[in-house]
Amino acid sequence: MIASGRPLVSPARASRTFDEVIRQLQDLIRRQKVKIGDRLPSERALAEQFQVSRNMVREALRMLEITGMIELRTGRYGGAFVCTGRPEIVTRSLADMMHLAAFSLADLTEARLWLSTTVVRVVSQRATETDLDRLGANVDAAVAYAAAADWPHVAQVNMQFHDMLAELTGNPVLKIIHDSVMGVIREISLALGPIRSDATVRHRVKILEHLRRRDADAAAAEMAANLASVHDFWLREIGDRPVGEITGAVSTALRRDA
Amino acid sequence: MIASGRPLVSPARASRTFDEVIRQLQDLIRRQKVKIGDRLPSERALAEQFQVSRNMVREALRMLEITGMIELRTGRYGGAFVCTGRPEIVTRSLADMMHLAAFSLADLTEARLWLSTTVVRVVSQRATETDLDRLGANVDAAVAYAAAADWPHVAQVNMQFHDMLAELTGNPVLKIIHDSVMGVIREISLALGPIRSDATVRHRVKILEHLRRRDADAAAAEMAANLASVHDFWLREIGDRPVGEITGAVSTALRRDA
DNA sequence: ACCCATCTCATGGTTCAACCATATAACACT
DNA sequence: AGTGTTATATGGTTGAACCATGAGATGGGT
Repeated sequence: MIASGRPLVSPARASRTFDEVIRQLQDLIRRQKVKIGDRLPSERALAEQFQVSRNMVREALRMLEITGMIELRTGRYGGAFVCTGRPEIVTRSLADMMHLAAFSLADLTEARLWLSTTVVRVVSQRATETDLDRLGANVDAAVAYAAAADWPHVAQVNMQFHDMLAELTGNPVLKIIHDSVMGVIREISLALGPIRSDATVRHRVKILEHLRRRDADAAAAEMAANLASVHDFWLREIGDRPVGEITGAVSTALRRDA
Repeated sequence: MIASGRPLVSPARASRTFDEVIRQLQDLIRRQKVKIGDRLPSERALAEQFQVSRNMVREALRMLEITGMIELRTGRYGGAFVCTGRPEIVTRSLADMMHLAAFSLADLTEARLWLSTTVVRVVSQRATETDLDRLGANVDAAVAYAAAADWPHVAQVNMQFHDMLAELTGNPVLKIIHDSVMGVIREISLALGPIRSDATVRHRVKILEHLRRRDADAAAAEMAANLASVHDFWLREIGDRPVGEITGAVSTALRRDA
């Protein structure tokens, strides 16, 4: 079947059999010939259709599973089901790259700052009063937890604040990007433990006030100030320890819990 | 909002044999027991050490390869080499997720506009004169191609302009995100064919002028105006058809040509 | 000494034919 | 109506075999 060459655009190594299987299956999903929730043919059926061994089909399916395009279920009536993309896949890739020293914590938090200021600017234009009330409930919870010095809950609610904000932009692409980056931020936050201070909460209150006044510049500035202080705190905590050590530790811890 | 407990990470299924192999190999790399450039033991040796079949080792190695942690080389003295993180892994994950998510062209170009304005603002602060000269060379090329009505080359050079700009931010995370979104944009652009107009080129010239004056606001505004006009053009071409339909078509077309 | 062709062989790539573990629809039983 | 059992197609796993590759070793020619 793949006897002749398929030059295409910079195939890198299209030489392997299962790369071709991967490509065709990806194409099926991308072109929505199979929709989200649909089941692909069984491994044995695919092997026959592609005229390759079942092992090659398995390696291809494994790749699609790892990249989050399909989910594999065992048992009769199991199989490979197309599923909606999972942001933690991208998060994982980003975290892996930090382990491999492709970029630093400073790079990450800087990008996060730009993303969050963009998000807050958009939200200041688009949020309805109802949306702002829901944000207000979140901030109130943060204030209450901070008053009780319950820092783990403060950290948790703060994460939700950012998630809600990204959701309120109404733009799914920005949401995906934001979730991916925040996933890595969350790992670091978990590894270092909650910040025992209500500084972020006080910033939150002001951000919400700016949002209610639809003052995008002020809200963005407040967000930037908040994130800068968090970044400084982390840098002091981490000192000279390599970032891989931090997130590697948390990965191991999370796996143990599972 | 998520009122329930901790989201944490998906436990996945640790039940499969090769998941354990993956975990141990990842740990080796994360803990830097094997360093970048080192070679892992051969598939056969790993199979013996882990007491599993070679197929399971292969699926584990495949996973590590896909996530960009190792590179596989054939031939004697080949093997699995730990390699530095490859940004295109994250780029592909993001692009995959965008294909799976049901988002419209409007969502994509909107996110791209925010991203590009951020990029151009950062570059206006950080670019050296040498950097700007290199950008100038790119713009000059675009002007020349436009004068010759060579629209395919104009489109190609324009893509390079955005890539260079993202590179000049000096932030690898932003570069990765930018590349991911532009990858999808590029697919759409290829599917619809080049825009036969020098409007974009004229915007380019002005953006460069603003950059040389270090006028971030003006450069961002010019960029926004440019992208808005491109977006309008595409909307007339494709209406509200889902993005997956467009990009799927171009994949197929490229394959036929090969 | 140098160059180039040839050989070597451990490595990843691929196939095949089994068997195991699992989940669920359908059925049998209470 | 509810409960337990079974049949069976699915993914998970094994082991042995063979093919294709490519960096080093070899050796002959200049």
